[in-house]
Amino acid sequence: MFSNKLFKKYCSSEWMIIYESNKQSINVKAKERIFNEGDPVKGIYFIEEGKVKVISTFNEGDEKILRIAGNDTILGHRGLNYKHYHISAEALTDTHLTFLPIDIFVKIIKVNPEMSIYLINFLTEELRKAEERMRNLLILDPKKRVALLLIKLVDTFGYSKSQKNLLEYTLPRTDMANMAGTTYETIIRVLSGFEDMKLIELVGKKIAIKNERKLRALAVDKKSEKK
Amino acid sequence: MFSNKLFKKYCSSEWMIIYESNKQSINVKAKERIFNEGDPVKGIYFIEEGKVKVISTFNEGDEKILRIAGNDTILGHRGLNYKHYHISAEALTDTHLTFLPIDIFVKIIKVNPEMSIYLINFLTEELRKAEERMRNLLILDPKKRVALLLIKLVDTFGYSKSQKNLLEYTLPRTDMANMAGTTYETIIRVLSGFEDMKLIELVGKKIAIKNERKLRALAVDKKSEKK
DNA sequence: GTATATTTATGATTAAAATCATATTTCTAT
DNA sequence: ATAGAAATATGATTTTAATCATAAATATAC
Repeated sequence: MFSNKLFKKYCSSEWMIIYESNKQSINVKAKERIFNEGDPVKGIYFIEEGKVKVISTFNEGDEKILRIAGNDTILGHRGLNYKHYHISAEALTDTHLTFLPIDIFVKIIKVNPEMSIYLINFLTEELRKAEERMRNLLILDPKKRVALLLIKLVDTFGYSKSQKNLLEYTLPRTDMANMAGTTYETIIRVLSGFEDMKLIELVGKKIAIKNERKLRALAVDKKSEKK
Repeated sequence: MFSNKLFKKYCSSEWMIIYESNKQSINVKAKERIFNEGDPVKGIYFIEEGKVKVISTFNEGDEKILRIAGNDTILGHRGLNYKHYHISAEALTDTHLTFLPIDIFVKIIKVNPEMSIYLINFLTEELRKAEERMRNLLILDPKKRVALLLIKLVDTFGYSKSQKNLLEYTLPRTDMANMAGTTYETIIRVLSGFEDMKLIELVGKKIAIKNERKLRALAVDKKSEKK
């Protein structure tokens, strides 16, 4: 269990007790909301098992996926700065979370320097990833963004145990479009193009990766970057 | 002086002395590099006065501007996590910085919880801004991205003292294209379109904002967002 | 002060992806 | 099991911005 290990590692034992007595175990089913943009911040969430999409609503019903958070990551850390969440979090798979009230968490990081260093490192790494993605949106054309997204899905969800090369979890085409900053028609066309190139195979709605190496190479191909 | 105030506010007095005896004052001229991607991390920089562009190099000579950092912000905080900088920093204007060796800074945040909370808040806010920009790149078309960039230049640099409505600092068209994720030709066309719409006025290379309100409205216009 | 380089500007053409239209498949609820 | 809804797929058309070409204005170097 991630948060247990984390607090055990970076907190003094008396604070570990405080953590233990204040934490809550939360289970959400796939597609359930964990919290919504605008909700008052109650606390911080640790993803013990599962995948969560972090979304930003900008128009009634219209949402953009900012990132996918997986095992052993922190959710709702914006609550450290704000009274209300700026983003929503929705489970992609059945997810097990540990919840800790924000005031308890703030107290803990205030008196456990190692814990605050951990958090600083986590935030720094998130910032690096956000900037990397920003840079990719700036320089890559839709085809490459889709290739990169597929690679990201491999890295995040891995392959199915039952079927070799089949993505353990395939995002709906609309979500893929959302993340790649394009339309679902373009996603469909690019995917079928990749199938023609023998990079992937479309198995109904699911996607099997036939040539991960070539797909990766396509995504980061230096020679043909958007100007 | 930003870093002075910061350390005075959040550090105990004995650590304030350590800060005082380790800090270095650095002045760079416009267009000078502060550090380069790949350089070994030496320390953290506090911008006391000036504007700095943070860039990511991805191909020989080809760079993307990730953000513009202004007064009272921190630069090189990635050094907390990494041995080498992931980004480069270049002064846009003559800039005065305070430098602090990374090991000193790490020691300070480890024993001054208020300082680490400050840093956590700073990083959280940076993350929010990065995600906001990511979202804007995803949903806005080039015209709106340019409008938003102009607004950003107003907010970052303000107006000239000498000439009403004239941007204190105008980025070259190529830099604007870079930040808006488009080409310099498109920037030029969009700008001259904005001029026709009486939103701005082109004064040689410089830009005067004629109607900030309308420009702002155009950038965030909900009705016509990219799908 | 003049030549050269750089930046800004504009037009013509091309390429790419968005949009619109519609069909097919898959999922869901009853 | 079937109807209706949702998701996937594909073709035709339009729109948009990138690309290519060249000119004009500024800046810089000698």
